[in-house]
Amino acid sequence: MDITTVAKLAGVSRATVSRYLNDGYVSDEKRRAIARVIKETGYIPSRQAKILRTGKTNLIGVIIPKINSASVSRMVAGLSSVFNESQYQMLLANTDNRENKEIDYLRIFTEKDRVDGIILVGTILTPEHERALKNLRIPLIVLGQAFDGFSCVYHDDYHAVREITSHILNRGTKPAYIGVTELDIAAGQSRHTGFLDACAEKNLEVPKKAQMESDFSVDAAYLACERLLDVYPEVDTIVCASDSIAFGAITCLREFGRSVPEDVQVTGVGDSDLSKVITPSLTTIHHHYKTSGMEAAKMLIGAMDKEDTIVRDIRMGYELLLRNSTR
Amino acid sequence: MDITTVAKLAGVSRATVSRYLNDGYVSDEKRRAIARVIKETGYIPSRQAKILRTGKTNLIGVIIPKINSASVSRMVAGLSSVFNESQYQMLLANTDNRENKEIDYLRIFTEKDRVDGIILVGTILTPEHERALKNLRIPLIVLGQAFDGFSCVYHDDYHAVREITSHILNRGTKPAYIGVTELDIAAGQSRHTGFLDACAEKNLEVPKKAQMESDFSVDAAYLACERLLDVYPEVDTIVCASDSIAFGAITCLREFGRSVPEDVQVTGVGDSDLSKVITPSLTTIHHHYKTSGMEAAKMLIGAMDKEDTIVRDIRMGYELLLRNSTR
DNA sequence: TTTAACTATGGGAACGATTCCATATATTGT
DNA sequence: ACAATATATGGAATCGTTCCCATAGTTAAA
Repeated sequence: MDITTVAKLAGVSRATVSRYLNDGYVSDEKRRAIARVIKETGYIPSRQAKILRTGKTNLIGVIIPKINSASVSRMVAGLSSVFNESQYQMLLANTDNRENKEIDYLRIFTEKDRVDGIILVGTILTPEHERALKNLRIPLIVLGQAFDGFSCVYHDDYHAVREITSHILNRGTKPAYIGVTELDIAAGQSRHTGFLDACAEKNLEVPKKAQMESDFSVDAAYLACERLLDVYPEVDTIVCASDSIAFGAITCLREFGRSVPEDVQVTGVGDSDLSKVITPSLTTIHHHYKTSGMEAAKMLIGAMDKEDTIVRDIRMGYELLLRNSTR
Repeated sequence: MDITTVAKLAGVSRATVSRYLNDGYVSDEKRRAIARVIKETGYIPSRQAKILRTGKTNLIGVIIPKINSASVSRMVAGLSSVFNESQYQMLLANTDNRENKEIDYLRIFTEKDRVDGIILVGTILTPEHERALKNLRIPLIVLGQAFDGFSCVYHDDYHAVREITSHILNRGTKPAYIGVTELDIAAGQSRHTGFLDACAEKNLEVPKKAQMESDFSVDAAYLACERLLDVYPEVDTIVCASDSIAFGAITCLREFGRSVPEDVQVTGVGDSDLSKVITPSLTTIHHHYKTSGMEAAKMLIGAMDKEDTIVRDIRMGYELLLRNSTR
């Protein structure tokens, strides 16, 4: 069943059927005839032929660092809810935290109109990324990171961690920090700076040795905390760059006989499902991951529809959740 | 840059360039000429034109019930790792637990060669599903559920829960169960039956009131546990159909002054990241979610390549993880 | 009444590949 | 030396749309 056959059966030209399917001038009479034939034959237009002709794929490339992560999967859920309401489908590419893979996928997605737009859930953005993004001829939104010169939706990590730190410093004088690489601007640098600025505000000097670098795994965080206790045993407050890091820290503290929050306060970031379930429940930041995914999707659709190239920049608010891991 | 231009520049016909790109007879001389032109011009063949002509999209439709779930996102990670190694891209469709959406997506994916194959991560499979699947003209693998008559990769939920139950009944005589709807064969029915059969084996009668139905949310599980304590206060062992349910139960037990595992033992299923972090760490089942995703992807690729329609059925093993929530 | 604008329709050229068929030469077996 | 086979190449049809252009009738504005 193709458009030519439908046209013949309805006694019109191919062009008229095409106009009927899209939005051109078609008289009521022909309109009815075509509708009947389509109904009877069960004709469905070939998407591929349409794509070849129009160059619009209705596909969105989504590049993510890791699918099985609470924050990323929530963002994807947000993207999915918006794109599926429109007529877009998502092409998912998982880089498994290999940044060079991001560039590869960028290329794959861009090559010869494979996708109409791209969402890049960023972690570490290098100059090489910047170059690749600059050359892009299709709309792109960076999600989860601020990236100058590009449209992006991100979370206010700096103020979030600054606020949570300020709050717990009412009850602590020996703060420490366990974070991730500073190459990750959002989760690494902004959160770290937020922590340091809050400490500075209270005139607290934080020694270098009290600032640990880990990654997002519970196990690495455990080890980082172990090192911390070794070099800075007087610590009474640990600000962590993520919930998973906080979980590792809490486990470690417990095994070293420090009680939380009596001896040491701990905070996380992310409000993961389990942050309220563990003992003690975790004081943390709720980031609106799903909502930011939805915002990013809407922005991208806007950019694709209107071909508008104005750079926009959405910084999402957050909520401070005070629970039992802090005093 | 299209194939015709390349052909002209290389002094050959379009057909020869096509043969060069694919796998036909091309002399070394022309081969070199074409290679040079392609390098100089940066020519990239249009995927869409190829798809239109060949009918192969190199796209896989992946239908999932919920992306931000530990088990699902791990399965997707497995799928992604295999498909990305081959030349396939994944089209992700999230149904948000609305089963009728699954049928919709099945239709969307199938219509006019949109995808070459489908992975359906199943929860509840109705007769309507069966009908829709029977009419499919492209390969499909069901992941996470056994489904008679179709190729599938699933986890041995029955034996897993039966074994974990048998084990903890060495130290408990008043078992209870918190599960999910029986319409979900894998997570609902199989796990429940595994539990009941293990109890029967030890000649333990489990009253109806000691078998609660919840869903996968921590909050619903909390409430189910609350009801359980109300109607069956003598309970000393709770087998839960998932880790998240177990987390809800543990939280509830703690708030009602029952200590785990001394007063009540609790088990989960899933080995989620946090099962070893909470207090007490959770006795649970490790299912090879990521591996099953990889297996399903390989099966699908096999079915697509060889057009082989033999139904296969992979049941994955599991590991019993004894931790501190049981005695 | 002329001009312009809108409505309606069909013909045919794209879009950019693959692939069948015909043809020609080179190689091998007998 | 001849048939059979493998290698190499180009011409042209095909996949199924969209959309530009030409044509024409109808209505509205001047």
